[in-house]
Amino acid sequence: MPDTRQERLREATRQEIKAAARKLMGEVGTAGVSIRAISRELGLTPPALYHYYDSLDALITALILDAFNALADAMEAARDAEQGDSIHKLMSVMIAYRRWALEHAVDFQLIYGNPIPGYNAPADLTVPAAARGFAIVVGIIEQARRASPSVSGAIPRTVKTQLEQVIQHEGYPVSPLALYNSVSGWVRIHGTIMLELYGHLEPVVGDVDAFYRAQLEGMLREMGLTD
Amino acid sequence: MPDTRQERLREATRQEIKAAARKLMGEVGTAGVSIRAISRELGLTPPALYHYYDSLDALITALILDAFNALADAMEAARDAEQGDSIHKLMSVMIAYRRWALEHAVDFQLIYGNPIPGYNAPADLTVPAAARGFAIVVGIIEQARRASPSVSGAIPRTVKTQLEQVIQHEGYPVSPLALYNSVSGWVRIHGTIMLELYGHLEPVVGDVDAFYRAQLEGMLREMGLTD
DNA sequence: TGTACATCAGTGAACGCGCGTTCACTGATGTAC
DNA sequence: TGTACATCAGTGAACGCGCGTTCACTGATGTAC
Repeated sequence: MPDTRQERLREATRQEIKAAARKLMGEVGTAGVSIRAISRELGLTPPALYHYYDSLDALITALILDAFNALADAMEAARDAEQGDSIHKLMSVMIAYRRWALEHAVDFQLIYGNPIPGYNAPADLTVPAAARGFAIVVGIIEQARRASPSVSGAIPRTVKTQLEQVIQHEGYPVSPLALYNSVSGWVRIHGTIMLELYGHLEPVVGDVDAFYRAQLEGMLREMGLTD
Repeated sequence: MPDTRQERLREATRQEIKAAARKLMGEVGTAGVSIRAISRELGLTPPALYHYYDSLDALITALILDAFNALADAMEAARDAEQGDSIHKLMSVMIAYRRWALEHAVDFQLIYGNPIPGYNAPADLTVPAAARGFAIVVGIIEQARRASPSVSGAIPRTVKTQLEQVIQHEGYPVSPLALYNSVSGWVRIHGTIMLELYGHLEPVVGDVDAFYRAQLEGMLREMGLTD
């Protein structure tokens, strides 16, 4: 990867294009983004963008990968900044997850919302990117599990079998219970954020911050991990 | 509301239009629906549809209201068909909720997924429609609460205040705790379904049915309502 | 330092397309007498 | 039962629009000698 002045300018323009695309998605929805609108935003002609991305689909894929990675970066940063034990780390990571989702609502919709008509995500790229953030949570929960091991944790039999296969297949040194806890926590957090993002939560609970924190505490209690 | 032969034919065509729209959304995404594609599907010319809906937006609104109502109908039917106590009723309703979402994935995306570019939902129509299904759950949980009352149930202070205001404002004879439990349950269920719908869950847990049931049981345990 | 050439960002015109909506119309069906 | 009229579903043409992508091009920047 050459790092000439040219290359850096190219990369800078690529970033500008993505920034314009994100801005547009914010105004008009993830499905409303278009090459022509982006070029208008940047004061370029539409064909100019083809020097930077092969097609609209390629651009969308880049946006998706960026989003997954930025989210995972935010989670890692929260984990590493937290001084406390794994339980505190878990809380911090989950709070960072929500914060990122709210501050980058469009990117979050892009990766976890409705598919864009006519666009097909290349799974070989998006799946590993998506797994990064998830792996961070699993890792922390695994650590917390080791610190306070005893918990019944009834995993449905069929689910446990699958979890074990996933663990083996990924070569991932983690217990089925930690993985199960992670998924269980994820669905809660994800539901809360999704509903909040679309404005369904605030009218009912008011203080969504506090509600979210209570969800996290309930999650920890259910896992048998408590402060 | 006249019920002449003419009126019935008109209504039948309206249903056909909505059915075609749903089919299209399934093929091309909620954001991809168009008057012209629907008319093609039905073997009509595009202007003909304007005899039935004033605009594309009006049609989308009708689809959204239909979806909210169909979901609420499914939940009501599950509640009324269940012979057991309120806890069993709650389980049945939640299972019906997921089943409906999976069987009508597009409608579910339409009401709980990304907004459609250029479309603005008229809140005065959609909010009451959305509330119907939610009220069913709240009602059942309120009943269950009365049957097994003692539970600490720490609701964050600010959230409790807001819940009380909502209850008063709606003139809804329900305890803050029942409402809080409903929202807490909802975010879990919603997260599970959303992730399942977009294919994020099945690869990890395999047997999503069993996973979902386990989530419901965890939810009941957390509420202090157990079989 | 100066010249010849290659690279490549960006332009402008054009393509073929699908879109929502309007308009004046046709022709069948239903209603009033 | 028959005629005159109103209603209204559906048509066909047209509008102005934005879209992704292609192509041949210009002109500035960077490289080799």
